Amino acid sequence: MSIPEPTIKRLCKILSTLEILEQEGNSFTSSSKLEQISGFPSHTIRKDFSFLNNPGRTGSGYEISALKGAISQSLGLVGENRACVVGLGRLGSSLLEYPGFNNGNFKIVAGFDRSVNKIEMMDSTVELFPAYKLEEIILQKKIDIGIIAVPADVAVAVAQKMIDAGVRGILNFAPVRVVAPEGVVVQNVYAVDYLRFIASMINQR
Amino acid sequence: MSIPEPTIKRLCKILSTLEILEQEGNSFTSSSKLEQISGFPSHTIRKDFSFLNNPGRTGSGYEISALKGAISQSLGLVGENRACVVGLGRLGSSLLEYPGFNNGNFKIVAGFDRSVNKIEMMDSTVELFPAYKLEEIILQKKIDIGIIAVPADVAVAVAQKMIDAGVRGILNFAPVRVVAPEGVVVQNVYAVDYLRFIASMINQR
DNA sequence: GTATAGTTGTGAAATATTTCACAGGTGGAG
DNA sequence: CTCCACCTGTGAAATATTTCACAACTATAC
Repeated sequence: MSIPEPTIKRLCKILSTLEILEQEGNSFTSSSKLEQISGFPSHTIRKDFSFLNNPGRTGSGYEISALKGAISQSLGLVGENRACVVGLGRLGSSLLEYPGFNNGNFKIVAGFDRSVNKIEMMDSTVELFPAYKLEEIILQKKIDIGIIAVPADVAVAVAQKMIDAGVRGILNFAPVRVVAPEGVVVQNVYAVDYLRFIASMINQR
Repeated sequence: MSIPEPTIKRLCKILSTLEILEQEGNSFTSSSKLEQISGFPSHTIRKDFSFLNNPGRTGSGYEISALKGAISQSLGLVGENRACVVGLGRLGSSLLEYPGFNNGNFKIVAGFDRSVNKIEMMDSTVELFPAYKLEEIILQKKIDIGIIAVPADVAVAVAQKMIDAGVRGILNFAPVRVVAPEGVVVQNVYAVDYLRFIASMINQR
């Protein structure tokens, strides 16, 4: 039985929440506590967890580390997903060193920028390359996921190169809608969309 | 009749798409063209538009500027929504000058940072303030929406100050889940969540 | 004028998702 | 042991959303 998409999205967010809870020193939690923190109703959370392999204990709640494992496993978040960041401006360079990626089974294995000068000047733990090597390095390093942080006018071209080189997912921060063929998963994260959603919820209801 | 939430989210994205189309010189479009660009099925798009005030013309499609107007109006995206950015690191400073906000009825009217030094050194068209003035300026400038771009450990405190000062919406980029009381709309944008979603779609299906 | 290819708008049907309600389990206090 | 407060898991019911199908319209070409 496949997991519904809304459930997948919630589970991804709950996973982050669990990491925070764990860092704060908790080792158990419950659907009602998760409701308080995440905002999702507790019965929805329990229903979501019913797609996992019975991770909780009736009466006493969920052991956080077991729950994390169950979610990760059901979502296929295992092994190491290799990603790269293209465009090392302010946004891109902050993504390069984003600490949260490491927990989540992701590893940034390469950064790219058009400017050779910038690459040479930047100090990073991630290996950096000039943009023209994008396809070569994606193949060589077996990169699955491309993160786009370039200006709007080149984002589509970058996406196409990523697709040609065989990435299976794209996370796009450029203010352009990237559309990909069947088999490549795209998420466009455009700040204005979120602001509009917020404003419409504020103004309408 | 209130507009379903999935429809609102799609309309927000379609609005950005329309802006791009218009910039490219188009003045008409159709649900099937929008399907190609946005990825949403054309019948879903038409159904979504049925919540608007008959914006299209049978047989010939939609006039982009009229459609934009109809969407903006139905979503309550009118007037000028005033926002501020807190935290002027790499992410925050790039948001300050994000060109897309101006189109979308948003205006960044203030930036805040803990470091007085940074504020004095930074060159920006937006007025900058030290963080301790947050509540004062939100009240004074009648700011509706707060954008959080601070490190994780102070994000919750910043959110609380925003809420106390009366913002009605929060867009949070810090890797912490901000939860707000009824009446305040929050969107948490956490890159790892999107990567996880992408990875689970890749690995599972 | 006629044919053609394209288009919208929308009820109704089909699906998907959320909510409800509750049986049954747990752990601690007295 | 008994009570109580709290918990999970889940089938069934209630809602919400998407998809379908098609009548009706438009523009263009010939």
